[in-house]
Amino acid sequence: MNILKQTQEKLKEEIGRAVISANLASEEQIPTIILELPKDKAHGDYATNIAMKLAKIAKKPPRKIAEEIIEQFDQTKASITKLEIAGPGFINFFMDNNYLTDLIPTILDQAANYGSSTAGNGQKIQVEFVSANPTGDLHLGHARGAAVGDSLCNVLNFAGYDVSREYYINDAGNQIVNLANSVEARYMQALGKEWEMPEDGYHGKDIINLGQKLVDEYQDQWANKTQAERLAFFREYGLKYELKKLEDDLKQFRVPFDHWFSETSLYDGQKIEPALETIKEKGYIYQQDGATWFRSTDFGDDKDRVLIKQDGTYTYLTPDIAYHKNKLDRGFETLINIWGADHHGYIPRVNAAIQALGYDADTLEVEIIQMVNLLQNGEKVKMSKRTGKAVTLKELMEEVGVDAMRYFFNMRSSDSHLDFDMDLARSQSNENPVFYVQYAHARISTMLKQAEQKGLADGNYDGSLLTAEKEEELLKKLGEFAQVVEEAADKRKPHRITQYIFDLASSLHSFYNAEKVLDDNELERTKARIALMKAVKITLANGLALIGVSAPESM
RNA sequence: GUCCCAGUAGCUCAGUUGGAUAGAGCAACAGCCUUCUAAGCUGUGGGUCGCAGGUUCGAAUCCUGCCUGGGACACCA
Repeated sequence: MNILKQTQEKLKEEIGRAVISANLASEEQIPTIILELPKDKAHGDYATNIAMKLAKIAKKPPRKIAEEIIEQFDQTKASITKLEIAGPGFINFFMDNNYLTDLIPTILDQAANYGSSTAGNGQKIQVEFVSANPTGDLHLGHARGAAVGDSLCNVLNFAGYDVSREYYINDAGNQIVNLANSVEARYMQALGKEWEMPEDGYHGKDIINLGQKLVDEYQDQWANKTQAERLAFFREYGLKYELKKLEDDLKQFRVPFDHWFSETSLYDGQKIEPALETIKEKGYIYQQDGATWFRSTDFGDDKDRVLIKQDGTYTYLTPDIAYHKNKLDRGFETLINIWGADHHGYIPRVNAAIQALGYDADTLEVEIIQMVNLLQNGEKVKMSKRTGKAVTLKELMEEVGVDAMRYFFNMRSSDSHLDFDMDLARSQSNENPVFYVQYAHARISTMLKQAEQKGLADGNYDGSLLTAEKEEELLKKLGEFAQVVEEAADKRKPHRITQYIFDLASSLHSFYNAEKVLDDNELERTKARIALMKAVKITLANGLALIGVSAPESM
C-alpha cells in the first residue's frame, strides 16, 4: 500500500470513529465511507458525503450531522489542517502537504514498479484476443483488438493479476479449406491459367503474393499433380505462411502471446467428445431432425444451438466449447475474450456453454471492441473484407507508426466507435496527442541530463521545498496513479491509463512553463525539483509502457 | 421484429458503487520564445448531457417508454 492510500485509510477510519462517537449510527448501520477528490480545490484535498448518506439513518438534516461529526473529529490523528462543511452537507478536508512530498521517495524507490499493486491477489486470468483466422492479413479492426487486449493484459498484470495471453488459431474448419482453394486459384492464375476464385475465397493481396511465391519456388509442378495432393500441400503451406505473417505483424505491433492455441489440437487430442459428453451427462443435449442440439435456452440464449449437423460435422460452436472447457481445465479463474462487435451475438451461447459445463456465468467475460472507421483526407476509407480491399495492420504501422496506433486505439473506451484519423496520427504536430505525452517525457529527460552535467543530481533534496501550486498539482496527480491502474484493471478499461498520462503530461507542461527547474541561484529548490521531475518521468514511462507506447529521451 | 453498443460544446470524445459550478483535445479568438525543447503555456467564448416521464435531499449516471446511428440475429466461421 502506498503512502497516499495509508493517509486516506487513516482519514476514513477517523471519520467512522467520529460518526460512532457522535451517536449518529451504530457500527452495523454505518455506510461505506467514500472519499472523493474535489474538482475544485477550494473544496479541499478530500471530501466526503457521509453526512448526506446518514440523513436517513440518523433522521437529521445533513448539515447538522456534519457539524456533529466535526465536533467528534480528531484532526491531529489524520493530519488535517482544516475542515469545513459545504454545500448540502459535504465535509471538506484540507491536508498538511507533507503527505504529498513523501510520495517522491516512494516513486524513486519503486521505479519501474511504481503504480503496481497486489489488488488482483494473483488471480489467474486468461485473456484471449485477436484470434483472427489465418486466412489473410490483420486489418484495422484486429489492430484495435490487439492494442486493447495487450494493454489490458499489461494493466491486469501490473495490478497483481496472473495473466496469460492467448491466441486461438482457427486452423480446422471450412475456412482453411477455403484458404487452400484460394491459394490454388492464385497459384494457377500466377501460372497464367484461367482459374476462378472460389465464391467465398479470400481475396486479400497476401494470397496473390503467396500464389506468386509458390510459382517462384515450384514453377508448375503442383499444376500437374492431382487436385487432392495439391490442395493438401497448399493447405499446410498456406497455413504456415499466414501464421508466420500474423506472428511477425503482432510482434512488430508489440503484442506478445504466451500461447498460440491450435483448434486442430482439440481434434488431435480428442478433446471434443469429452466436452460434449460433459454437457450430455448434465442433460443439455438432445437429438432432433437428424442433428445434435445444445439446449442453450436453459441459460438464457434465444434459441437452442446445433452442435453436430445432419452431415455429421461439427458447427463452429462445438470445438469452441471444448476450447473453453480446456481453458477452465487449465485452472483459470476468469476468462476474458476480446471480440469484435460483429461477434456479440455469439456471447449468449458461449456463456450458456460455460454454465452447462458447470461454471458460473461470470467466469467468462466478453469485451466487445467496437468498429473502427478509417479517415483519410477527412473522408471515410471504404473497406470490404470480401474483395480484400482493407487497410492492413502492417500498412498502417508503416504509414503512421506503432506508437501512434497503440496510443490512438487506447485513447477511447472500446465500447464506442472509433474514428481513426490517419492524417492526425501521422502528423508531426501539436495536434497529435501521442507526441504531447512523449514530449513531456523527453522534456524531463533533457532537464535531467543537464542537471547531471551540473552535478546537481546527487540524490539529496528537501521535499518540503515543493510548495508551489503547480508542484502540488503534480504531486497529487502522481499519487493517483496506482488507483488509476487498479481501476483500469478492475473495470477492464485500459483507456483510463491513456487519459491519466495525458493529464499528467498536461500538469507537467503547465508546471514547466510556470516554474524554472534548473536555477543556479536556488540550488536547494533545484534539487527538490529534480527529484520531482524524476518521479514524473518514472510515472509517465510506466503509464506509456502499459499502453505499449515508447518513452523517448529526446524528440 | 428481437437483442447489444452508442447519442454530452461546431468536431472527436472523457465522465459509474447517484454528489458541489458537467470536463479535455481540436477548431475560433486574444496573448507568451535574449531564460531548462513553443511538438509547449496562459486566457476568452462555446452545453435543453437525444426526447419524455419516474425514483430522491440530489440524476449525464438508476428505472420505464420513445427517437436516431451502428452492429448482431445460420445445421457459416
